[in-house]
Amino acid sequence: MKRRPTSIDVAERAGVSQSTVSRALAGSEVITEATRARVLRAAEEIGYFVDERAARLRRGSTGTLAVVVICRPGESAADINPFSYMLLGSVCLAASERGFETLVSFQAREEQFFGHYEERGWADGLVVIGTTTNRAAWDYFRGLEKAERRVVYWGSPFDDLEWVRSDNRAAGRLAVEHLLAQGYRAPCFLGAIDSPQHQFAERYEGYCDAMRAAGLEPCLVPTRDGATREEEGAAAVEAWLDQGGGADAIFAACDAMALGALEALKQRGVAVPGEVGVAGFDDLPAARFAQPTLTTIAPDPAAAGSLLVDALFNAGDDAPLRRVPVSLTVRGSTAR
Amino acid sequence: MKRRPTSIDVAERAGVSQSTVSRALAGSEVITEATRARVLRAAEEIGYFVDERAARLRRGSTGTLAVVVICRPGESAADINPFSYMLLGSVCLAASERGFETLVSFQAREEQFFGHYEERGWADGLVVIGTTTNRAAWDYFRGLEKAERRVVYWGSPFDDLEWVRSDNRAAGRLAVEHLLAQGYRAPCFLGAIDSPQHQFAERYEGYCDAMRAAGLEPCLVPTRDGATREEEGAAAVEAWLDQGGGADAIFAACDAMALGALEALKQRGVAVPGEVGVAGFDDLPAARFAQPTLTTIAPDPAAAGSLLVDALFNAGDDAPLRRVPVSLTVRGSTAR
DNA sequence: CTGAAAGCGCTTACAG
DNA sequence: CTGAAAGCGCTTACAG
Repeated sequence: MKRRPTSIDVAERAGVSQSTVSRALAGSEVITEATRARVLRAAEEIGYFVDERAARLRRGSTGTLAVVVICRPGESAADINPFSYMLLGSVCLAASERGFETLVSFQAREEQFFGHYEERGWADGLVVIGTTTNRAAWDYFRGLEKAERRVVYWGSPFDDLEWVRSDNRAAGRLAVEHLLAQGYRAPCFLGAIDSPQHQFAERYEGYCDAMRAAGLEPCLVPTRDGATREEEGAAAVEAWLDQGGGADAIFAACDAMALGALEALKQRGVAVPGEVGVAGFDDLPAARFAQPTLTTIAPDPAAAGSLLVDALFNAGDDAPLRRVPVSLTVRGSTAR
Repeated sequence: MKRRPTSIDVAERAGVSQSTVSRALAGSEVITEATRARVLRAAEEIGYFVDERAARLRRGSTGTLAVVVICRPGESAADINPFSYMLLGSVCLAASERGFETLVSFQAREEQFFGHYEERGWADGLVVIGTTTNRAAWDYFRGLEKAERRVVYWGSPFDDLEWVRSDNRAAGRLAVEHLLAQGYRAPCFLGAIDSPQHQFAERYEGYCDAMRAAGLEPCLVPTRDGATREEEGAAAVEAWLDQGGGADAIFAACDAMALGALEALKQRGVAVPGEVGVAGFDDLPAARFAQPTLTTIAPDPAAAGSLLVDALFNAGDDAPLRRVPVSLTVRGSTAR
């Protein structure tokens, strides 16, 4: 047989109807085990596989999940954020565990933006992994009418989109509790709380909660827009030192800022972790290699994938979990 | 209109036949511009998108490329090799540039192995990104009859499978030329040349070529199987030092071995890059953070994706390019 | 428990 | 340049 075998070929060989082949292969309860065995054998013998194009057309659903990773224009595969890759892997793994295939797309430029996977019969739902920095992408995806579309976002700056996020408040609390346990007396928060990156503000809130719970006054070292997060962190720390400092520990809104802070402190001859402790958020690969190595808090990537996929398909449930648990990794920058 | 609009709905609204809608939307040359404009407008107005399930069923092809990333059993998203992720991104980007969607799957355990994407009508071809270490996966994929299947492999230990690889010989030559240019006089090769990781032997051959071209005698410091590549590298360097050393530079078959070598040299008080220069292959993230930072050679990830996709669809062409160009990154470990 | 028949929504020869 | 008709290969009511 030269052409691709069809279910009719299997039916003939097994001596049953096409309907029976379909039911047997789909695992229908109604089929006799003897019949099923005959069908499976015939299918195996002629190398038959169900053609999913036809099956999906008839069935209506696709068994596929689309995943869009938003990048910055001009970024090559090597430039893409390692955390985005991890999240992608995590979503694919979670989808696979639930029996879904994953259609993956990296989107950077305006002309590439595309979210109509359901309309095209490509997928039953969409997970968007974003970085706040590509504003045009967020505008595009926000513009997709939500009605009749299953979609969930990671990293959305918009609260009105269906999102899954790190438990940022817990992160803020964890940081403070750790710093106090290490003997620091006055941890400050380094970051911008009015940033479109709303999650920074959430971390700040958690920080404030824990400070007040410990009877301490929150203290904000504000950053301002810079070319990179590192520079923002470094500049803010320098300004803070110029004003006389005052805190003995820093919880930075993200690792990149924390790394910048580390750099600035080193420049100014402030000992870390001796005089000042530093903690960040993200667990970037660079955190492991900084000098001193950087204490940090990060979401569990495996949990992130599961929550994203579950949020997509349990949207009807009351209170689907949307906060990814975070955990603390203690390293040199707070080890005194 | 509550139900999903079809091409018949568009036809009615534009006052043309279903055939014309199909042709207009597919960009057929034969359609009048005026007609096409009417059709496009009607489609836009009712929010119509071509149902790809039906289109593909009728057309026969899928416009999709399957990508399988082989992992190790038990690996979570966070454990997967960053280079595999980069390669995945690179393949997706290259596929997208050529108008293909990408169906991505991470496969680790024996029960999960699956390569019948074409038979299922899921894809027109398959790219497998492997790591030599998952032998069971290679056995599975090697077992898929090659006939009638479009498939190309990265990292295959088997030469009889359709592969794309780094230009390993060029890497060996580059390493030697760089080391000699830095004033080293006797570079040796650190690695196992009979490893199932055939690419190590290729790097050794390139090394030998360049050594002989410079009138020097190749010198192999052999590694033996260890728990990790780092340990293999460290153990081999220690054994070599015990025997009196003799070389003044090391080109290691991979960065992990080079990092182990760096560690062993530090233990023994041998100065790098002063007394001995060290270069590796891969450009692992850790190479940037080693002490001293590690000079290394690596394939261009963007090129890798392009070559993989092209190898898939130009299999008929004579001499498709299958060697990914490599480049040298000079860092501290050879900077003297 | 199994079969005959309809139909999912397209694309593409075949006519004109 | 456009239309009427067939058919891609399944799944699923509907009968029996």
